[in-house]
Amino acid sequence: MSENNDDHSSENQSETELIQQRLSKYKSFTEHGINVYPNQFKRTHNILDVLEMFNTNDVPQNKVIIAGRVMTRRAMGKAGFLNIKDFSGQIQVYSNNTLLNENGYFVFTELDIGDIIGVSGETFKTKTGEPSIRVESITMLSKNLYPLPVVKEKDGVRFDAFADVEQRYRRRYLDLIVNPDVKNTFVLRSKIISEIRSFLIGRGFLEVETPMMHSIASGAAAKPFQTHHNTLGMDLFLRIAPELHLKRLIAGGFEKIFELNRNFRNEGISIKHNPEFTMMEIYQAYADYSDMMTLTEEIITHLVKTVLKTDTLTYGDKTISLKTPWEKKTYLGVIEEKTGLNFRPFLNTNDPSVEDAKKMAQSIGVDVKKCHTFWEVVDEVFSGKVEGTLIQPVFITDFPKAMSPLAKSKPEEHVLVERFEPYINGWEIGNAFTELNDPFDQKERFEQQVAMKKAGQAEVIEMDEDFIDVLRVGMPPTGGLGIGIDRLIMLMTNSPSIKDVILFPLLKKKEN
RNA sequence: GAGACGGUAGCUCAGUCGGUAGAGCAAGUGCCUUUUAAGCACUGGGUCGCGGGUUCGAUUCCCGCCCGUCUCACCA
Repeated sequence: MSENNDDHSSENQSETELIQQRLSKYKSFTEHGINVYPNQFKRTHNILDVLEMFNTNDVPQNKVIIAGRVMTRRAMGKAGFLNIKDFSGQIQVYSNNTLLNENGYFVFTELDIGDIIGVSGETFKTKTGEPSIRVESITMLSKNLYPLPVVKEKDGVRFDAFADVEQRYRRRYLDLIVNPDVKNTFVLRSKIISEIRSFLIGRGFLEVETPMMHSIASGAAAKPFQTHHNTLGMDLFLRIAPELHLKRLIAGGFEKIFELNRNFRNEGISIKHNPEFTMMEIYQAYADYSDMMTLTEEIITHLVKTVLKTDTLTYGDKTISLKTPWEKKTYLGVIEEKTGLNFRPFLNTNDPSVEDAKKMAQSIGVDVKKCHTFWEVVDEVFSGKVEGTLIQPVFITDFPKAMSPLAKSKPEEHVLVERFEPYINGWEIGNAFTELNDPFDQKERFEQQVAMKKAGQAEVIEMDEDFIDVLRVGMPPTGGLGIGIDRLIMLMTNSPSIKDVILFPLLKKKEN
């Protein structure tokens, strides 16, 4: 598409017939002195405005100027109908050879589906009662050279949908033009995110931005993407979590902050995982995990109420009630409830035996071949047998300390921490704790992580010495909460795959 | 990373028990001035994902590869 050739109508001999035809139309417009890529076009209304005129007046006769993409054409002799779509909606327009001047009529007859045009005319209703515009002038705004997938619809049934999933993701712009549900999902996504921001800002939280590039990839247990800064000669990682930087800000005197932005994890892609995903983390000084629990309920019920106008979610064939208060169950308690396995007696054992845990897990058919530590086995039981059953909202609380290196111990039971994860629809949609602010304890926990890595555990939370220094300076008692925004949006938009809520999900580069 | 399934016209799909392919929509031409999946008639459009092998002949059978979907693994 970038030859030094002024004759764009013959750019590429190998183009298909359809594209050749469009190019020759482009040429013929140009020969008629029509600029098909003008700089400017002023609308008086968007299409929804025009449609609303028909609500207040049965047959309005208003002069309007609208613009949009031609979605369908129905030509009859020297007259015809088009459907034009802008962001707000779609409307039918009518014209003929007497309404239009010579150039206008030429454009009208030569138009293609996919062209972007501006039209002006008067609103009216056709014989069949369809709100329409009688067009007196047409302006070409952008010529469609690569044909759109054509989707037609009758009585709510869609014909020849643009359904190839791979093409939909690779060419999302076509997906958005042609599949209205896709556009709606991303409009909802935007509303959800802006509602989260205004909710938190209304509660006195400050939105902050911390680095995406870290010299130590810590704050979570995950594989990072690596990159390199040339002038500094320094390897860097894309962040896997903003946690440790946000706590630095709490130590610095910020008391209510949040960050809503991307994390990057160099791991498998699945229906629930994209390598870059949107995470929100909230930190509040002088609060603890029970405050975060209340906040979680408030945020999510508020979102569902304001954006979806309901307190009940439908996901696939499941119905989820968000009525508060949500249930609370302890981690080990819910494991026992769902599997009959009681791991509590091991809490007070200094070095519980992996083999004991494996025997228990295997007794209920959990595959634990890859587990290296006692608590990995327990977590395998949880994720294999418990998670998927947590459909209605529930807070899973009081995780074992060994699994939670950044959370503060419970004062009355040091082997457990003040931590919870909210589950909805069988998905972990967040993670929260009373933040560990004791530098001695934090250092030990990091060291345990390092030891676990040596023992063979694949992913641990990396040691960050500088963060220990932060805690030595002193961080107030703090509650922290993370919410996985993509999964929340999947839930709220009834989307089966994370790719349906990310505009441009990561796909392999297509060679040919 | 493993398995199952898929990739045929711009889109949605059919088909070829091995003899280089069809439909609808879209496109082109003609007719048609209130249609709406507009209609009628005619026409064009395909390296059947890519590369090998078997065969007189492969889009079809075999092998490898690429891309995707799903499941599993990984990912608290």
